[in-house]
Amino acid sequence: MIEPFLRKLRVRDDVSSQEEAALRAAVGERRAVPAHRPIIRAGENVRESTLLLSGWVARAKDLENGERQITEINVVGDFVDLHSFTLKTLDHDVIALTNCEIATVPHEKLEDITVTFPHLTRLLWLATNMDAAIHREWMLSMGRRTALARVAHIFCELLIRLQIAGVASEDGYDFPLTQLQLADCLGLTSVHVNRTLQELRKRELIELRNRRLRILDAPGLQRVGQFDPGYLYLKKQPR
Amino acid sequence: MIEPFLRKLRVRDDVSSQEEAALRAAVGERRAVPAHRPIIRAGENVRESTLLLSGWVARAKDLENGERQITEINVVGDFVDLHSFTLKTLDHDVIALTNCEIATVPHEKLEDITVTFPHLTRLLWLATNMDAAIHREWMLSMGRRTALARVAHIFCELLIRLQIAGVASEDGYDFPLTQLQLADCLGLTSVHVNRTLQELRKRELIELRNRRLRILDAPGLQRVGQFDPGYLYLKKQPR
DNA sequence: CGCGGTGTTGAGACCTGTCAAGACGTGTGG
DNA sequence: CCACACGTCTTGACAGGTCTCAACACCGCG
Repeated sequence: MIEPFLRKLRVRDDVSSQEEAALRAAVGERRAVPAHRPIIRAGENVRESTLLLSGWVARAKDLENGERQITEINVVGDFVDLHSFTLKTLDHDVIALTNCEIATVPHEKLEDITVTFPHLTRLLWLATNMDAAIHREWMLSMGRRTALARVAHIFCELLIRLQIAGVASEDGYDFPLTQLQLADCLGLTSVHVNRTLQELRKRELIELRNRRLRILDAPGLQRVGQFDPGYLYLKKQPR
Repeated sequence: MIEPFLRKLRVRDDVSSQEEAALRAAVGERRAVPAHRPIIRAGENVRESTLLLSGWVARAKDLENGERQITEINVVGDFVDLHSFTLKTLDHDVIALTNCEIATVPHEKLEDITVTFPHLTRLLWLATNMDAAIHREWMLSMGRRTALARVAHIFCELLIRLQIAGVASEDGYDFPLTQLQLADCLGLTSVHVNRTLQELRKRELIELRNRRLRILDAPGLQRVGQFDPGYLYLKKQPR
């Protein structure tokens, strides 16, 4: 059940068998969540962290006028709210974008880990810091990249993250987001995302239909998206 | 020396005297850094984390074409790179915006803390998670707020953060950033920031001259900036 | 078969960017 | 003390990327 999460950690550092066992022991039962259901609401008390076992989840912030910004996409193997362990309450909603399966870890168990497993604690800390690194890269996109580059960039990011999770092929992956959801990730409107996708298709960089993305020209897409994977921290080293 | 950082923690949770002593013991000597000097370069190996004792610092990401996005402003009492403890290398530069004083904490000492002081570890983890919360709010600004709201919002945020650090008065603070630096925080151009500042002045919300910001109408500024301090986690509770 | 959500297209508006020039202020050197 | 240089702030005219509004097409599903 926690294999995708372990794989994600093990790209960045070794995880001992004791640590692996401690993680396994901390995780609760598998549970289904239907699409569009909020998993966590901004401001509510959170007493457990949620690991995503399948499906796609978003961290969304809403403005009073109804505008929405998605601040991160989570996929299989991501904790959707590991940061709630220290924050105790979230500044954003966590929403299932598709049907999902999740499992939760009570915060007391995480607290036990911080007492007994300092290195594992650092790996969990690392996971939240990697989220922040993704936040920063998205800020760069929204502040300084054109619409075309933003869309190209997020497709490149997700290819790598989904490959690590083990649910992407060499050249593509299932991409279940609507154009409106994608627009909410990128700080654009769905109309403009639509036109931007057409431009990427016209340039023969991608193919996207029936919720399946195929990347036809990965180097080209990376160039257009000014994509450099450094911020994903793909190097294994002691943490 | 670490008082502003302690004050920041103690807004969110209690810090025991042993924990305080452990922190004090971990911090090295005070050192000066001149304005515009990079403190850390993206990609380089980092073996210590830097605590800001005075001055203003930015986390900046650059694009090849020279465009720059500042992803966070750090002020007195902030660690400018506590996340480097687990990341080991940064995805952004850390730049002194003004003359600064800093002190560093070797990563080995932080590692010792994770072994011996689980609760203090969680507080340090919390500090990095609060950075991420600020990242998310800035994303919301860049993705969904107008230029006017963005400028108003950042002024509101900094008022609270500087008050906690103990370097702001009731209604204002020294604001040393140039309009270009501010533009790089907000994903705007300096020309547009200039016009936006004029609009805020015309509406009698702020006064800004000689690097001093006075907030003339805090409720009005918060309204324009759609500012809600929830994301700053100002509530004290066990972490 | 009709419905609701999603994707597509067009025309026009608007916010923000670009380019360029000049004003202002402060520090430096003659 | 003046002259000058440099960074910053300000202003204007214009360009352009993205948004808004609206209509229509498409499609899976009940």
